[in-house]
Amino acid sequence: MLDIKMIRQNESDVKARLATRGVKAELIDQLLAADQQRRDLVVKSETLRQQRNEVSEQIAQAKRNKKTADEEIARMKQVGQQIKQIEEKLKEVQVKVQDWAARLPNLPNPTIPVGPDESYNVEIKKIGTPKEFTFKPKPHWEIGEKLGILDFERGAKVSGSRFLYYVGLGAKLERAVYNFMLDEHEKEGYTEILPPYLVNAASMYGTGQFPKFKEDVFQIQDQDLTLIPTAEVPLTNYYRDEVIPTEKLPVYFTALSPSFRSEAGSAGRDTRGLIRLHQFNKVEMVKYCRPETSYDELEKMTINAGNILEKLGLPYHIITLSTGDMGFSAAMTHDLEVWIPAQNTYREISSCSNCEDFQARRAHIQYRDEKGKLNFVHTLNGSGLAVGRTVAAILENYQNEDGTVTVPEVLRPYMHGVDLIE
RNA sequence: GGAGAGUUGGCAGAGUGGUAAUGCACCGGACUCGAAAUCCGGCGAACCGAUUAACAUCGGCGCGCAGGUUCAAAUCCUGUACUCUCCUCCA
Repeated sequence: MLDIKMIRQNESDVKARLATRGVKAELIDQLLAADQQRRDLVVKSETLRQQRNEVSEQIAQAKRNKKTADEEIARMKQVGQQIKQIEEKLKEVQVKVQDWAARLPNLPNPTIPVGPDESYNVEIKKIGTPKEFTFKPKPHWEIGEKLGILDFERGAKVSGSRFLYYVGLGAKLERAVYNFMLDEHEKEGYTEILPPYLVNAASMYGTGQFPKFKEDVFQIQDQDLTLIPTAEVPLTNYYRDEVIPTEKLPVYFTALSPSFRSEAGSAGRDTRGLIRLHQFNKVEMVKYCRPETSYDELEKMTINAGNILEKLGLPYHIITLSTGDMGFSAAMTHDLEVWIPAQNTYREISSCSNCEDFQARRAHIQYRDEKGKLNFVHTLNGSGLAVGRTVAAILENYQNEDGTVTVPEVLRPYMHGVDLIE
């Protein structure tokens, strides 16, 4: 959520920067007009309330002195009606202002590339070289099905498309991967969390999924519960409506959780394999920090995610998302994309974002500065990493011509010494 | 799922219709070489608005949340969330 006062005071700058994210200037105009209307109504109602408070005091006095105050009471009855009318209108306007403001995305950091879509993203670093195969590399779903470790057919039977079973060494590989990730993050100072997987609407609002992106998630019917689309939601809402003791900052959290996404609007894309599922495991990183350190923290987080890929021996590159490709709450996002041989391209496996105070303002997450003044923290989140996609990358990058898959060195301890899936 | 109790400032804790006691903590001052103790004064979150360059001042709001009754609600009514205890159920 952007600060309305800030928008008011920096109208043209806000318009220009949000325009790079596809927000029309008229929307801002509408918002500010409604806000002006709101403030006018506030003045009106508060003036009347003040009057009522004063007269009520007189009435109380009169009663104490056993005098009548019928005339005042009658007058205040009138005033009460007026207040009621004005405040009904005020409430309407307030809801409108709130709703519009809640649908504005974060201001992009001025240094990121400006452009309408992903073609404007900029590669900032490339690590590892894609392996030259002496044979035609197979897609991971073929490898997995042949080895009997991924079962998409039964996933479809039991649940539907975009669901699967991991079987035997497949399940073990998945578990090895996320245990490895959690251990690595713990070494970097992240506290391991096991969060709830169902959250209420206030939490979804806090991180920015609601109100705008309700169609992307699974909600429980007739209950205020939503299956988390990412552990970012429970991790970032952990401190919702709280003041974090300053000495605790920065806070580093990591968690493994399933992520549930409806994938509405992605029909026909990545219909096979582990790339796009309704349920997938992800190890998430979340940070809360002081505003002045958030960009350093973003760099560190991106490195933390990258280190996992490096240790797994998977080639990847880091890109900075353009204004048009960035998520709603982010001010700056670095994506890590891993090499997928069968597609001969890099695919997103992590997304690390600095949301600055955008989520903190929505979720009321604060700290006290040196002067004791309350201030919003900055929040960051990043995948470290998407587990299913990591498994896909391992299967493809470590496949052998005979259909077996070599287990990356660092995972062998987690696989009870298994070094080859056959 | 059933029954009961609770939710008030950073903490503790009064207040059952007249506009939030008190204590601790905190801030300032006095005393002191300094500190403690003591005394005096101040301060009760956050939020919104008006005026302001800002500090500040004034006002609104504010007793878990949302409604209602009333000239006036922490207090009465309705709904609801959460916490605790007991029962039931269950892993």
